[in-house]
Amino acid sequence: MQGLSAAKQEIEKGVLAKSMLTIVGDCSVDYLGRATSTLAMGKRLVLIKGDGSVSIHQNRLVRPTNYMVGTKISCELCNGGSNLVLRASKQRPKEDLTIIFSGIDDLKAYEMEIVNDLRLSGSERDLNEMLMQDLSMIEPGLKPVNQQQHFQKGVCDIIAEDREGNFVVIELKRRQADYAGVTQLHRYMHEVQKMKGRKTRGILLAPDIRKNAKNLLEQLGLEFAKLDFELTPSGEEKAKIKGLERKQSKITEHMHPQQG
Amino acid sequence: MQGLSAAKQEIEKGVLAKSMLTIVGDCSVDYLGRATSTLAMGKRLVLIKGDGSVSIHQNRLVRPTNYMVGTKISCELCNGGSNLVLRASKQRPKEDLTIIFSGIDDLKAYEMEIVNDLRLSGSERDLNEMLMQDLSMIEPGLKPVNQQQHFQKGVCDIIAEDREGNFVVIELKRRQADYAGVTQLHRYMHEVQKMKGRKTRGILLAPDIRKNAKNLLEQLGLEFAKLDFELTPSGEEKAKIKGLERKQSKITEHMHPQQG
DNA sequence: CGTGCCAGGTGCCAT
DNA sequence: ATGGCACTTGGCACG
Repeated sequence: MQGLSAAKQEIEKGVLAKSMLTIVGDCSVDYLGRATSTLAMGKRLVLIKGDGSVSIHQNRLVRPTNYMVGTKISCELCNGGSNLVLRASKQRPKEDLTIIFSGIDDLKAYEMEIVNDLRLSGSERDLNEMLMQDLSMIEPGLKPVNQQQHFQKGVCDIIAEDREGNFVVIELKRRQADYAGVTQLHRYMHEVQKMKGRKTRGILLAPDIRKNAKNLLEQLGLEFAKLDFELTPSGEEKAKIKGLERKQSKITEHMHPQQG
Repeated sequence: MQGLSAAKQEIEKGVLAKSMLTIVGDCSVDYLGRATSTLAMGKRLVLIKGDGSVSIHQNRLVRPTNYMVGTKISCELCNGGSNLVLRASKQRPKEDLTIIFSGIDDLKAYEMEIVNDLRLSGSERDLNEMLMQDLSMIEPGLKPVNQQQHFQKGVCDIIAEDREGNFVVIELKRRQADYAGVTQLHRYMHEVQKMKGRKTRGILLAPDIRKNAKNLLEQLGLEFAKLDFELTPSGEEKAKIKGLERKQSKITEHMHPQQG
């Protein structure tokens, strides 16, 4: 247990130095912003980071119960020094987080660089780049036209051209595809078809697809192809695409029936 | 700075007691699971919670750079005691997180209940319940039929009946509506229309809607209504609906044109 | 257990 | 700033 007055000074100093601050103590929390929330008095961990992020953690889940990013932080003693009030606020959207400490068990400031070191592989971006190296694994004769092309209505993962000169729009998902993926692909396929004025196919490329999403996909005249990839354990190389299997014979005639 | 051997014992004891553990020290991190990632040696905060959640925080952002939920945690000394290796693993999906400490600055175990106290208001669920009290604010004569009805293809927020005996499917969004909201509503409207075999309208109810999403909505013959609500500051009452404005004259004839 | 979807989503990137 | 979207999305509720 430590004095709230000393804590106030420590916090102010740490915030100024952009240190990482961990505060464990009894506190109540009020949030008013995009929603409102209250947390009754209880013991929690408050984490303040050098970029102004604040998060309040209970002893469960990875997500904080309350949080705010890019805040201005202030700190004051109340009730004759029996409470320490920590305020984090932000404009646009207007948000306010108020943490009232009745007691602090522990407070630490750690000097820590504000960096982002994480090297992650196996993301959709990785898979996209790998596929662009060799689209023939999706279908013989498929040639790349563009990737990550921005349309009015969204970003199209891959555009290609098949042996018959049709445009092929490919939407890639790193995990089981759902409704959203299907409707995305549908939008892009129509966009490309309209722009290019040529017959355009749409292929959803994913390790799997939800059953209902598959139904919708087929109703919309789109195709699904199963993508198998494996992650390289050490991360020094990007993910490897193991195989690719067509789950559906190519649909040569598209009817574009009603979504439903 | 503290001995790694003592740290190992502290961690094992804390994990067993389901305490909240904070460990600050120099570590490298490897993750292998749904993706792979590596984090070179550097100072970070490792947070272990009573429910088996593990997260590694850098001095920026609210989200941890690495994390895992519901893990089994083990701990061992390596390289003749110069490294402490913390392993968190999980089956289904198989995931492994390996944290190698070269030094620990600080390690604390806090006894903390595993509870969820948060009382949040202004969620979609709140708004939904409020609307059900009085659907006439959306449109005079609108009567409730059902809410949160589960279909094969999803959950329909509100089903109502208008003065003319049409079914009205309402999809509610607490923030600016996007493509996903429009396609959701479209799915439900068709589902209801098919089930009930009666003319069915679809209304997207949100504070705002993205311009492109609005275009799609209109092409699909759906309606949009602007929802204004305000949050009650103290949280003792749920959010209050301030007003509701029709941005579009009622479409009496639905053409259901092609999406895109 | 899978399916669907909300979330104060967060965070990233491109226009 | 806004838009569009991926995310090791997380977390929940319901079948």
